[in-house]
Amino acid sequence: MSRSTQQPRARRLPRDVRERQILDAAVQVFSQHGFHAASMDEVADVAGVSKPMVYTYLGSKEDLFSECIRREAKRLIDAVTEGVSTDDELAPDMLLWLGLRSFFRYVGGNRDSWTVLHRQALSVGGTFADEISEMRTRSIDLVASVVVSTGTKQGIGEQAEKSGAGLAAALVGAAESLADWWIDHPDVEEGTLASWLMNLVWLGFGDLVQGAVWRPR
Amino acid sequence: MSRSTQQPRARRLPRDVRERQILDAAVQVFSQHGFHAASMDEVADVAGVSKPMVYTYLGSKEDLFSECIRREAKRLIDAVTEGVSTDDELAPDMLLWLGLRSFFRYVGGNRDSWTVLHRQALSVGGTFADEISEMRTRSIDLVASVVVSTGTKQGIGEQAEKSGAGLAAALVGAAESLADWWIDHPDVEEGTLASWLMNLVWLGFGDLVQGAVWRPR
DNA sequence: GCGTAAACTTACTGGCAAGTAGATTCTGCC
DNA sequence: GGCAGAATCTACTTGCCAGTAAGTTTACGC
Repeated sequence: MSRSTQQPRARRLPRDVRERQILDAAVQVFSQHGFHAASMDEVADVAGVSKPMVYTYLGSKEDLFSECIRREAKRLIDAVTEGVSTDDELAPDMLLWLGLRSFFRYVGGNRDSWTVLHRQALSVGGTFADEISEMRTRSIDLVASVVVSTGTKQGIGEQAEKSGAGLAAALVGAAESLADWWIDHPDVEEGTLASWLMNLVWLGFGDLVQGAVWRPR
Repeated sequence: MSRSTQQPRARRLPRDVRERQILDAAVQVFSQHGFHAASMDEVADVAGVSKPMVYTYLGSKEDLFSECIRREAKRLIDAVTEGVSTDDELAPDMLLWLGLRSFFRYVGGNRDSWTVLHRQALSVGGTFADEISEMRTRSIDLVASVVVSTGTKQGIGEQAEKSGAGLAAALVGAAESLADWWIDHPDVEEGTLASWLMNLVWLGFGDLVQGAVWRPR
């Protein structure tokens, strides 16, 4: 681990290529050390570029982090969106299944990205928290609409609608935490994670939309 | 918010009292800014004490953070343990219900504590991650034992045992994330959160231990 | 070939925050 | 009342790191 420069230091590349390299490096460094512990020197180093380039192209440290969040959030959302888009209309459970698989597949293939989005962005707060929160809200709304639509189709949506948002938040949270857990236990397949959640959650949803409720005795 | 010193600056207190004050201040400051962005000056300031006291009593910044984690983790675990301990034997779902309520009650009454334990400790990594991870593992094992025992009692534990740990991880994760979500949406009652999770999860567990499985079609 | 703009660098400044040296002020006890 | 030691402070040093000034090299159009 004595090597510090990672990229082969290609010379005179056009701006957009360098910008991408720098962002890639930044995601990696931020995911390893977190926002505050990460140094711009290391980002520049990993990108194979000198520090003023980073500032010239991407602005301040906050700007850089913000841009990382934005780019990675978009990639994640695009991946999931693409994963659930098909020609035919899908049953809600299959929709959820596809969404979960896409999500875990993305996290598995882009662990740095997920770490930055979830673990790091949460702990910085401020402006970033808003962007993360927005992404999360979008996910929750999407899931909630699946839950509620399931209930509505069966004509018993009242119960589902009442707790729909909360259940969706819990589900999204479960998925997020399972993804975190996966970062530390990578020896599980992505489909397994998705099916754990489906089994935990779908059977629960199924009962719920049919009016079953658990109550303390 | 122009005041910086918070404690009334009582003089000549015995060491253990000061230590507690400093730890309280540290939890608050770390939860607000995170490990790296927090300054020892602010901790000292909030504790109503000068900086060398902090170093004399609690050691380096890492030592201080570590001690915060240890103390708060113990408080949380004690709270939940006490919440589920009764004289009579409880049904597994009631056990889970009581555990969830205790957990959310603690988080509700000690938001700084939870923030430090979950959001901040996760993002620092290293030694702290291990302590957190251990706390988490204990929780998961506890939950898993409830799930598996439910299945075993009904003589159909195979399915539950196979995915028990995964389901438990997902449930613990869901609870953690719901707690995080609650930090940003405090206008929900603690019992409501717990019942969302019970409804989401227990009905699912119930089906599972009776052999129902969701499969993609 | 040559000039100009874009790509890129070295080498600095300034400030903040971790950690400490050493002096000082109380308090309880003989 | 005076002294031992615990409690506490002021005022530093030190090192790191965000951000920048000012210069140097190369590609490419004409």
